[in-house]
Amino acid sequence: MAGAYDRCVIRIREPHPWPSTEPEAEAIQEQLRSLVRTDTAPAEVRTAAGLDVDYREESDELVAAVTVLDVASLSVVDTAVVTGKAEFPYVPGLFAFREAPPLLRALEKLSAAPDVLVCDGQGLAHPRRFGLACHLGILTDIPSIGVGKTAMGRYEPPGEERGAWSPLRMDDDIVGRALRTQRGVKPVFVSVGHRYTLEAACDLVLRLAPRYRLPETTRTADHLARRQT
DNA sequence: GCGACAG
DNA sequence: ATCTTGTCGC
Repeated sequence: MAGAYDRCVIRIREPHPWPSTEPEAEAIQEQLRSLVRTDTAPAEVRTAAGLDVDYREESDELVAAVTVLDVASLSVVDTAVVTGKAEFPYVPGLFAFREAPPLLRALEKLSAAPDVLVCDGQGLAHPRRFGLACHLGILTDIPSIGVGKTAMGRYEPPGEERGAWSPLRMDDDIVGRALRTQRGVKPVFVSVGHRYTLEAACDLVLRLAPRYRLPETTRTADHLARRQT
């Protein structure tokens, strides 16, 4: 997937070959992690993109879908779908090397860059602090956050009410939050990807999830990928 | 050695 | 991710 870099919506760094082995992939994560910025969030977030990949049959056929939502109305204003084949196995910690290439190809098809990427997975809540959301944020230079359905770190259950949260920890770091988006449902796991703050990320997720556990960005992207043939 | 391990 | 029944709630 060497071409992934020159297909980005916005390219910011020197291209390098896509890895074919796990040690190579880990080295790339270690190298890129220093570029992540978590000190500021966008002043205004008008549009938010949801990204999801759906897998087909037993093969490595996949469908990558991106939906862009108007944050105020939560209506879908743009979509992109791409089909392809997985070029990297699923390895916990190396998720981005499997899903980023088709997602970048889908992002390229959007008519305009969204204000934030809401990724289906982790950002800094990652063994090397460089999950999918960080990776996509760095490659596109678009602010990004990660919203995972399961945790990679340790956490105490947050309060039962919507908006309650507790720190998500890995080793000795606070890497994200377990955030309750609806009363009586399992929390989601929010972490920063790039050019965002944890506080603003949780704020955005709550705005995107007024009714269901998962943000509308994730839900619409998931539905779009799933309804493709 | 054993369990854990985003999607 | 996916395999899967019934069940609860809107």
